[in-house]
Amino acid sequence: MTALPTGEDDPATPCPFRPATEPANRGVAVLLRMSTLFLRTLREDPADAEVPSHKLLARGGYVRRVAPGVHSWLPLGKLVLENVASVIREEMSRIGGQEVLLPALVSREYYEASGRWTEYGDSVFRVADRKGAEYLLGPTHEELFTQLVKGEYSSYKDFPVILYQVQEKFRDEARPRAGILRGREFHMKDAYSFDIDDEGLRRSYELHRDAYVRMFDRLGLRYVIVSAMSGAMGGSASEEFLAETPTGEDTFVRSTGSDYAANVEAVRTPAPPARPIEGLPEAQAHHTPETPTIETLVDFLNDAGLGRTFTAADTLKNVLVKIRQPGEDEWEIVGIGVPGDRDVDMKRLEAAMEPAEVALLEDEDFEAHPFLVKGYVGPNALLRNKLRYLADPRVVEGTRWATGADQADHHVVDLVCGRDFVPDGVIDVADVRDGDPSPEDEGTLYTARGIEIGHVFQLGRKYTDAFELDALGPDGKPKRITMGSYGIGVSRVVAAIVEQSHDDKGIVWPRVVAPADVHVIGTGKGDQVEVALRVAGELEALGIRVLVDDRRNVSPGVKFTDAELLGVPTSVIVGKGLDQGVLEVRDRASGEREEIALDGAVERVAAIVRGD
RNA sequence: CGGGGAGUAGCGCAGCUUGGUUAGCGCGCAUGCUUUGGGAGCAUGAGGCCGCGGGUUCGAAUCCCGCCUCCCCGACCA
Repeated sequence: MTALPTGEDDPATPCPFRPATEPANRGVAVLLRMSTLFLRTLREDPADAEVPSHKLLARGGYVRRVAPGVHSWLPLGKLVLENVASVIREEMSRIGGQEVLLPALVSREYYEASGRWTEYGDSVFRVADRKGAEYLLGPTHEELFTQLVKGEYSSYKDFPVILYQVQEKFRDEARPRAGILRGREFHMKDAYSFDIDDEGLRRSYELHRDAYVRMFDRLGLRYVIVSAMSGAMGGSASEEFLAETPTGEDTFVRSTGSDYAANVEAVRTPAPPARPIEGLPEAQAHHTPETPTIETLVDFLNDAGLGRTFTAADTLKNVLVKIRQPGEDEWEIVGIGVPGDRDVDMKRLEAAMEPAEVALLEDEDFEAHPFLVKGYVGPNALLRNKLRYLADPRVVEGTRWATGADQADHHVVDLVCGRDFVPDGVIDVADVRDGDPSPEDEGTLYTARGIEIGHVFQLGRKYTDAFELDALGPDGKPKRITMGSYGIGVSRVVAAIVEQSHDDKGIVWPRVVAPADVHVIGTGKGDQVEVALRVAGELEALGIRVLVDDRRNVSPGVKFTDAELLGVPTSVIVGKGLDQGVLEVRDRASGEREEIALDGAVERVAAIVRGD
């Protein structure tokens, strides 16, 4: 007698109200049968796939591309996606988050009120209804959440509150790529905290940060937490969770000496100690014809017989930029001094100047300021002409530099900081290199790559100001609410897991997110498939999620290869050993094999699934 | 938006330089027989707007012009 493969009438089937910490599809009592599953695996990589997650998710029949940056999730993919979302939901519940679902289609007025209708620019999808009224497809939902809370809550006693949703988000990315990793439509968990004061916001932020740590730990991801600069969302404290993978789009730095990790934008260069000025030679200007670049200057100085050797690091490169504060028309010219062996990192510069706009000087700017001699700019031309001059942290008192003498074809050597010039301030925007000293320990920095999978963010009052979200305090006076926002790219997490957990044969799912706990394979010319279905049904009855390969006329090699590609953590093979009453259990991650007796096999497999 | 590549069957590709029968190969799919522990064999078969539009020519997947789309590398983001 073969057990009912669906387990539908089996009283042992767990009830659908699953306990926390279980994958979403545990106990749903739907046996996944390969013979009928809507699944087609591909033998070859899709031509447009570049990164492992894209190749494997496509080949494994988890997703299919529909349009650039737009994908469909097929049955197995949907299960994985839901399992990831399920872990996230559980941890959100644990910190008191309440799930809601807001529309993705949002009318223009909300984003006008916050200023993001224009701020977001081209990266948001805009649509119009038949009457011409404008909408956008939500890229994130600070506006609607703020408005939602404003409509319901009005007393300090109502706060704090944490609301979140798991929803498709839309961004018209300039360049979608890497399959699921960076789509134009993607699944995101976005959470928002509302607090009565800064102290509350800090607490809510910590709650989310801790929840994220638990989520990503449970999801089996290797990740780092780096401090991030606030982007278009405006605000202060902010950290990013980056899943470490060579294919990641975000560069960050790590230290050889500790767990220190930071965004390139956030790296702080340690300043060397100041040195005594006494005894240093006088600054001397030299005629240095045709030396507009650092390289030509260094070569010239070394051939000039000055009695010492210069390197690019002994020169001071002065880069001129102009910045414009938001809402202003006027540009301010600012000089930035960095050691000549380094360039100004535009990303770091933009982050440092935020929210001001930054641009390099154009020819007409030089024409408008004749004292700026292109290629020969020194600190003093700027300082004398009341332009701000900001210097790299390495430019400390007592350091001496070869730099521009503010007239064509002339440089000055031994220009001493603190004696011959005093910068208006410090700016840390030079490029960061492998081997630079770590700011927090004895080690040196090196760059690594990661995928941003989560972001926690103390937003502050940008949106509550825009929508005038107040609560009446105990003193009867209105108090402006302060917000945090916390995102996780749910679909991106799926891809990040694959990036971190695969081999040359296919995906290796962590059990929490796997589409099934056990892949039962029936192969052979006898009644292996029948037995496989029976074993699968019995496992299912124990609440174990099973994928069973009950396809007939499919050779064993195909089934094994598919199983490895699909990546279910444990396989049970009902094959040639069946005549001797023996099944084989394989571990996808380690490749270990174990023979077990058919008698008691279900219990043994169940024990393995539960962690021995 | 700047730079590079590609559009031919569901998927992966050849054919194009040098125009010429019915556009081909592998995988997949269908039917039958055989096969069943590592992507099976044989046989038969279905499946094409050769990206779109125009042009040259007796004749265009192939040559010319225009357009569209997609992918990859750089500036933005979960």
